[in-house]
Amino acid sequence: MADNAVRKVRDDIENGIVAGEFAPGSRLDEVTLSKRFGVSRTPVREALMQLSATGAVELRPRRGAIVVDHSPQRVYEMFEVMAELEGLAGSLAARRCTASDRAALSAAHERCRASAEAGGTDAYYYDNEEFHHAIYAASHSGFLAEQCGALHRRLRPYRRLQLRVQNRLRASFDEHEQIVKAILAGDEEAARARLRAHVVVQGDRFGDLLSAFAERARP
Amino acid sequence: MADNAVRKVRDDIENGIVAGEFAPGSRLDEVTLSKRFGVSRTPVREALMQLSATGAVELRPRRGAIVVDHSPQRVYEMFEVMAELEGLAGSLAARRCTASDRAALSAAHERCRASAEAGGTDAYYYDNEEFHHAIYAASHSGFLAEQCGALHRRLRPYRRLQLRVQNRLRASFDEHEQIVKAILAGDEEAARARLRAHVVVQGDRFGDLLSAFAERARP
DNA sequence: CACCCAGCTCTTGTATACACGGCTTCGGAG
DNA sequence: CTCCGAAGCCGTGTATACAAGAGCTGGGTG
Repeated sequence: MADNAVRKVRDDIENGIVAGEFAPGSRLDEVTLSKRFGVSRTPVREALMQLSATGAVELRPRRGAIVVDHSPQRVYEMFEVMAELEGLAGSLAARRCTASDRAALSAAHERCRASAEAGGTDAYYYDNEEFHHAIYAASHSGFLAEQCGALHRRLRPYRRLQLRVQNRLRASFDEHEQIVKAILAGDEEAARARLRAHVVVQGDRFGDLLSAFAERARP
Repeated sequence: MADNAVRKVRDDIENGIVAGEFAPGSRLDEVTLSKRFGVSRTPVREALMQLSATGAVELRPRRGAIVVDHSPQRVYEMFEVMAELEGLAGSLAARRCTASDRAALSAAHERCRASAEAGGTDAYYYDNEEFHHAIYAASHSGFLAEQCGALHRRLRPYRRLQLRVQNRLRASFDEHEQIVKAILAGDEEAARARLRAHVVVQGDRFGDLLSAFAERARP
C-alpha cells in the first residue's frame, strides 16, 4: 500500500540495501526492523513483501527475508533486458511522438546538456532519468512505460555507480544527442538501435560495471 | 509467502478474476473475502498485495482493491512488450543453446505437434507453455527468463481465449516450426523476428483479440 | 571423540483488537 | 427543491497476541 508507514519502511530498507548497510545475503529480521523503525511487524512484513515483488529481497517461507545478491552477471542480464525495452520505447516514440512529446524530450535533453557542462554527476543523473522517462511517455504505451520505469528504478543504484566513471557522463550525453535526433526524425530503427546501444553494458562499460562492484564491496 | 493460506487465497482470487466471477472494476472487500475463504484478514491482505504486484488488481490507499480493467489497448501493449522480450530470448537462445537445450526444445515442439494433431486446445495450450519456457531457459539469462515467465503468466487468460479461434492452433504450430528451425540453425535474427511475429498481436489476430473480449463480456 | 536425537528458543504465519480516514446519509438552510 | 455540511458508519491501516515450524544447543550413545 502506498500508505505512509509501509512506504516509509520500504524506502528506508531499500536505501539501506543500496547504501550497503544491509549486505547482500544478510537476513532481515522482522522484529529487529520493526523496533528500529518504531512500527509494528505488520507494516514491516508488507514492506518486505513489496521489496520481494520488486526483486530487492528474497522471501523464503518460514525462513525470513534475505537481501538478494545481485551478481555482476545478473546485473548485466538486467541491463540487457532494459536495453531491449528501451529500444522498443524509442522505436515507438519515433513513430508516435506528438508535438508536446517532442518539446518535452528536447527540454529534458537541454537540461541534461546544462548539467553535463556544469559537470555535476548528481544533477546529470537526475536529468538523465527525466530524459528517459520522456522517451517512455512518448512511446504512448502505458504498459511499456510502467515496465521501463520499474526496471529503471531497480537498476538505479548501478547506473549511479557507472556514471562516476571518467568521461562516461560526456559519452552518455553524446549518445542522447543521437537518440534525440533519431526520434525527432521519426527513424524508428535508428532510435531503437541507438537506445539499445546506450543502455546495454558492453565493451569498456562491462569493465566499469565490475570495478563499480569492487568499489561497492569496500566499506 | 509462498505459504499455504495466502497462496491459496491468491490463487482463488486470481481464478475468480479470470473466470469472471470478480468483474473488472469491482471492489474486493477484505472482510468479505476473508469470510468467504474462512481465513483472517491478514492473509487476504497479503494475497491482495501480491496480486497488486503482478498487476491483477489495483490497490488505492484507504480505498481498497479493485480488479483492474484490462482494456484491449492495454492487452495489446502487453503483447507488444512480450513479443520484444521473447524475441530477445529467441535471439539469445539461438546463440547460446546447448545440446540439452536443443533436445528440450525439440521435445517440447514434438509434444506440441502431437497435441495439435489431436486437436485439443487445452492440451496444446499446456504444451505451448512448455515450449516457450524451453526457449526462456535456452536463453541462459535468468533474469530474462523470470520476466518472460511473469508476463507469460499474466497474459495466460488472453492467450487461452485466442487459441479458440479457428485455425489459430495450426498457425501457431507452423510458426513454432520456423522458430525451432531458426534457433537450431543458430540464426539469431531470424529467431528474433519469428518469435516477435509469433507473439505480437497484429493483422487478423487483433480482430480475434477484440472478439475474445466481446465473448468474455457475456455471462 | 563424533554423531544423532530431543527439547527449547526464536522467528515467522495467522488471528483478533484497536484507531483513523473516507464515504454516505440525513438534516438544515438558502 | 437543491445544495452544503456534519455526524455516523464502514472499511482499511496498524498493533498486539497466539500458534506452529525451523534451527540450535546440549546431552547421551555408539
